[in-house]
Amino acid sequence: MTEEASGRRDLAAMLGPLMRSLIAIELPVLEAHGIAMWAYSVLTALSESPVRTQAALADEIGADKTRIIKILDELQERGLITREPDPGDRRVRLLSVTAKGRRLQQAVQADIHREEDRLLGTLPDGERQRFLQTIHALSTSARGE
Amino acid sequence: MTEEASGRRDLAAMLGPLMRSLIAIELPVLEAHGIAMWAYSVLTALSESPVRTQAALADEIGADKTRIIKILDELQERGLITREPDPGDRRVRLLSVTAKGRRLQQAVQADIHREEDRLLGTLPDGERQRFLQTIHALSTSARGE
DNA sequence: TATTGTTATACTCTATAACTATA
DNA sequence: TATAGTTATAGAGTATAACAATA
Repeated sequence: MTEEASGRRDLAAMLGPLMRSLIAIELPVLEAHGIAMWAYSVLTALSESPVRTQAALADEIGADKTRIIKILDELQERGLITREPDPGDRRVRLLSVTAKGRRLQQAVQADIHREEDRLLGTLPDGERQRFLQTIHALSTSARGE
Repeated sequence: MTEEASGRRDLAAMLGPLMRSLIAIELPVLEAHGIAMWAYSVLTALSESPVRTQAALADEIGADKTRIIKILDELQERGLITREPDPGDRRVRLLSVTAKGRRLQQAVQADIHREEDRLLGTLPDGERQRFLQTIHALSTSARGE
C-alpha cells in the first residue's frame, strides 16, 4: 500500500509526473518537426485565433512578453506567422499564422495526439472521454485567476 | 467558439495552466508554513514511506540527486527528517521523516487540499471523484517511463 | 572498479528594469 | 504621460562533470 491515511495525494504531486511524461513524449516529436516547444505553443495559440498584441499572446500561453520576442522573430523569419504593425495604432503588432505555419502545427499536433492516445489507452473506454472533458473544463476555469 | 477543427487540444496545453494555478495556490500556503516547495515534496515522499538512498528519493520526486542535497541539509537541521548512514553500507543514507516533520507535512497538506477543493468545487459532484481517480491512475502509470 | 553522496562549474531559463517608438 | 514592443542585465533554477568516501 503506497497510500496514506491523509486521504488523497496533492493534485500537483499527481499532475507533475504526468506533465513530465507528456513533455518527454512531445520533445522528440517537436524535434523531428524542427520546432521548439514554446514556438509550437505560439503556433497553436495563433492557429486557434489571431491575436492583436504580443503581450496578449504571451499572456495567453502563460509566458512573458519579453520571452516570446525571439520566438516570434524566428517564426516570422521562417514564414510560419505574420507580424504586421496595426495601421490604426502602429505600436501594436497584428499576429496570425500563415498557411505554412498552420500545416506545420497540424502535422505536429497529429503526431502528439497519436502519442498521447497511447498513454490514455490505459484508461477504461468511457473514462477517457470524460477525463478529457473534465481537464478542459478545469483548465479553462483555471485561466480566470 | 474557441475550439478548432483539429478535434481536441493538447493535453500538455490544458494541464499547463492547471499546474500554474495549483502552484499559485500552493505557494502562499507553503510560505505561511515556512517551507519551500521542493522541501515539501521531499517531506511528502518520506511521509509515504522511508527511502534507502538519496538518489532513490530524488528519482521519486522527479528531481536530481545533486539538487536535493541542500534541501535535505535544511530539513535535517530543522529536525524534520532523519538522515543516517546505513550501518550495512556506509555509503548510503537512510532517510525518514520525524514526528515533527510529519506533523508539518500534514498541516500543510490539509491547507493545500482545502484550497484545491475550492478549485474542484466547480465540477459536478460525481465527476470530481472520478477525476481524482483517473489522475491518480494516469500519474502512477506515467511514472513507469 | 563501481557506487553513493558531495561539490564546483557552466548553462539555460526567467524576471526586472531600462530604452524606443508611437500615441 | 502612457502604452507596445524591444533590449540588456541580473538572478534563479538546473544539468554536467569532477571529486571523496566506501564497497
